[in-house]
Amino acid sequence: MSRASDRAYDHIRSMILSGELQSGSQIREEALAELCGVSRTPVRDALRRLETEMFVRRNESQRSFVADWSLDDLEDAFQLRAMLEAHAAKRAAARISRDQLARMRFHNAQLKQAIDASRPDVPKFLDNNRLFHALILEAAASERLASMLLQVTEQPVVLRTARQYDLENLRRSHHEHDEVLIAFDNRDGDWAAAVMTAHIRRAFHAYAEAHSTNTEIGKSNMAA
Amino acid sequence: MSRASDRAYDHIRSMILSGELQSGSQIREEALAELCGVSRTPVRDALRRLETEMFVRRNESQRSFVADWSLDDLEDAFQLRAMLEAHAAKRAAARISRDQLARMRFHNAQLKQAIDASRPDVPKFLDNNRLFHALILEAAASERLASMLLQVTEQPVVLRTARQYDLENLRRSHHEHDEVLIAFDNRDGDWAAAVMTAHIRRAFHAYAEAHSTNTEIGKSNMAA
DNA sequence: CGAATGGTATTTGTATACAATAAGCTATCG
DNA sequence: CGATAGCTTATTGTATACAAATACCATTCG
Repeated sequence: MSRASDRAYDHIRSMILSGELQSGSQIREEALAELCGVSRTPVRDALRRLETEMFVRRNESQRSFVADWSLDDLEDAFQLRAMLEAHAAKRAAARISRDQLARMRFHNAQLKQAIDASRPDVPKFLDNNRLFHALILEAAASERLASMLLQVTEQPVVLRTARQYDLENLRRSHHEHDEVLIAFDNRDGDWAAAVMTAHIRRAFHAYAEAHSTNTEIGKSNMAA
Repeated sequence: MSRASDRAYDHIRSMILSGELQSGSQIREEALAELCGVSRTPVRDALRRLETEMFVRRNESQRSFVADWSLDDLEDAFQLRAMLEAHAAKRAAARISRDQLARMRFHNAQLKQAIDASRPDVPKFLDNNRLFHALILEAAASERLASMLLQVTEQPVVLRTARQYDLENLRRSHHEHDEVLIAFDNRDGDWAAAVMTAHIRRAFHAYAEAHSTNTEIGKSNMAA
């Protein structure tokens, strides 16, 4: 992470997420290089990565622009995510080890603690939520699937909506995780997949509903 | 395509597919640069692309290696492909235009001609097969889905098996395409998805069966 | 004899200069 | 007045030199 291209990547990515670089605006390699304090070479590297992750888009003559994301994009990303996470859950049900299951239980318990505290500890929730889902992916044992899922969870549209939560949604997430665990205990891949689909789709609709009364992006509920 | 980095990409990719660069072997940027007749800069560019496409893998200290693919990888890729193509078919059923449908029919007819000829015209079959599937993807109208599908169809494991065919499998493909078209006519997304899943999985098993009696990769049946 | 250490060679990462290409602008012609 | 050809500027692409990191090997020390 000390390599210049990684710093450039992180810097540009966070500038996009924060809105410092406006959606749709052109970005020039040299300007970014100055902003990041590196030369164009690592910036080009970073831009290529951000392009495959759909943070950046290039026109036919190779100019780069900050991608702009619509609500359709969000639904699209969530639909794919639901499908992929369900698939992961199904595969995981057939492959997961005792140890992995134990670790999943641990993270779901931690996540419950974060909610049950007098004031919900959202960062703690998010962290354990992330680890819970990561363990499913690990148990699913498909590198390709993992890289695809990364593509739809690390989308700007998703990340920018994953900031605020209401308690009700956090609790539901916890219970849905519990149900996934029971499905795993029973090695019931179809059950696990169905719960996971519902889990992701609920998260999407929680967002969409909040969004319909609040057009500002990034102020919505979305925990999966 | 006249840019040096594109030439490097094509060159390296074809060297990997042809086996000229052996699976698992390390590849050095400078050596590739000489082979491609360009400098290291565009080679690095090409390697990054090939890495995201899983043609090339890098170890923890950034050395690059030609990826090696197992039968498990093949099944994995096909499983994901079946899921994604089914999803595409379902979306397409709800969105496809008259014109797109007409073009799909045309390509399926051409594909039939290629089989019915006294000697099957495999390249013609493949071309129209590709265009048929591309139209579904176009009608599905999801850029993300398209890029993911590319990731599993452009895999070395898949490409190296997509060379030889038997007539029986070609005919089945044609009929399955016909059924997809009928499902589209009826705007029945679930039907279209089911047919597509079967279509891809049949292709996989045709390969797997052939492979079990012929361990040499690249000499098998697989048309989807 | 095995492990740790240091030096050397190999390989990748970065900066920079220059080349190629595309965009924008101005002047000219229909 | 509108379109377009040609020039100018802006931007990306490539080559190359050098810096940094890593691997490889030999040697020494426990």
